[in-house]
Amino acid sequence: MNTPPRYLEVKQSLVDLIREREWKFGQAIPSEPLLARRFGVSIGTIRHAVTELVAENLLVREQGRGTFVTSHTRDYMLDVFFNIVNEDGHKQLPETEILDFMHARMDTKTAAELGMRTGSAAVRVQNLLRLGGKPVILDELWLPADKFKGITEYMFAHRDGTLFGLYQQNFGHTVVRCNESLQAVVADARTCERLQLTAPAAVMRIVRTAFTHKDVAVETRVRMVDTRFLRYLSIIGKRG
Amino acid sequence: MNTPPRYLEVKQSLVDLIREREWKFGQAIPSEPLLARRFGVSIGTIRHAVTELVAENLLVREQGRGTFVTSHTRDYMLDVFFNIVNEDGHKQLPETEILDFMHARMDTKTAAELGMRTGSAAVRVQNLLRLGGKPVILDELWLPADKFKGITEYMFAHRDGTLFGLYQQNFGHTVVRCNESLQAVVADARTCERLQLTAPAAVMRIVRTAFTHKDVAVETRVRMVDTRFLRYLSIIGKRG
DNA sequence: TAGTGGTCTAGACCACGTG
DNA sequence: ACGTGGTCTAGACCACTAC
Repeated sequence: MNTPPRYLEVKQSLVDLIREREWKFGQAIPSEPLLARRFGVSIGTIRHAVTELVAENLLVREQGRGTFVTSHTRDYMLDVFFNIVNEDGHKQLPETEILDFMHARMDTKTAAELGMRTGSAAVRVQNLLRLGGKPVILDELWLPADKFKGITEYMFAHRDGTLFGLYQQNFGHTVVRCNESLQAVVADARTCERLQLTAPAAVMRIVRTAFTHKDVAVETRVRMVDTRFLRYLSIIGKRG
Repeated sequence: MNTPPRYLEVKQSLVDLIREREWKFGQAIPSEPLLARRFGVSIGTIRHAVTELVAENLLVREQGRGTFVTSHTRDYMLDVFFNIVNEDGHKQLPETEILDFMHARMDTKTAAELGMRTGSAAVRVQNLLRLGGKPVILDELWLPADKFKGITEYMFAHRDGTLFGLYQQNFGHTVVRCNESLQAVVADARTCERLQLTAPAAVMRIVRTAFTHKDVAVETRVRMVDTRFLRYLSIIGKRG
């Protein structure tokens, strides 16, 4: 017999309870001694499980207050998934303008990114992001329709937090990981127009797919970034 | 009084012992019970400190064998700091050709990256990296001369492992973190020539600085990547 | 003051790798 | 068989937050 360690069983149970919404986003989970009694393990085992879930962005600890289910609408995570900075290395959050919102069928590449079949029903959204009034990023988002039933342009335009906050609060999808694939390309005519570039111009093309805790893809986007005055920042190593 | 936790003191002591080469790269450090006795703490405290050093890439645990000081020349870390993949998402390590090796003075930007003064003595190396025989990456490296006394082109050309392995074995600098700043640019004439591109071509320009554990910069490089058939891969979140 | 997470102990037993 | 790291216990005390 090869039984998994107790702390992994506890961890899975905690994930299930969060997914089944026994504890809601932004709420505190029970204290560590209570959880220890509930699962019949020692506090150390609870701490081991919780520590891993904190590292996986599903829980947040706050000393003296408690441990909370990650909420994308609160300050946590607000810019964790945004790696674009200005030339000084400072992060600024852009303003979003919706250019287009439509129902569509996935092309082959989009479907592959989302782990679905070509032609699956989807929602496609085009956004223009500005920093200091100047357009710098052109986004094309694809959402699988079956995971976002009832989504409307109004919800997109009138959300009060991040897009990931919208996904979490209205559809129960908590994004904990993004894969980004970057490339430098010569901007096409439409991109030049939208980002006010004069051809020939080089732009960064980012294909980015967002995953929930169970590695289910819930969004993919193709992002064109004018990097004349912006940089994509990546830090490798030293997680402590 | 605000004394730091014991495990942080232990961690700092371990770092010092590694830096002073009491334990050499690739060697095993003493077992956890031995360390516990040596520092007068319990095993749990040792484990806490070691766990953080593993996360910071300074130590590597191997169940049943021991805990080892990270070595850049062994398989560990071989590709941890290399984020470039082909279109399928598979990582291939390129072959390096040295184009130029010279002593030079740092320009302002290079000096700033390395935390030194403009005009400081440095070594500048230009490399061409090939995948499957085709030139795809053009590198310009800058090393601060005071941290690499006695470095020669021969050492560069005849090393048997990675560059970071060379830095570690010959100069005692263990790289544990890299900051990378990415930008899409139109390739200049020289880059087009070296990478066999026809203008106008877009390339990825990566400014990357490598740091040791104490946040001391030991290398910075400007890297031009032909991303027609390559991608820069970045994964955000989910460290567990 | 009461409750939370953060640190720490002094062991025990298990799973794995090596001789 | 032996030594290693991996898991786990059943508490204790400290630091921080809120009331």
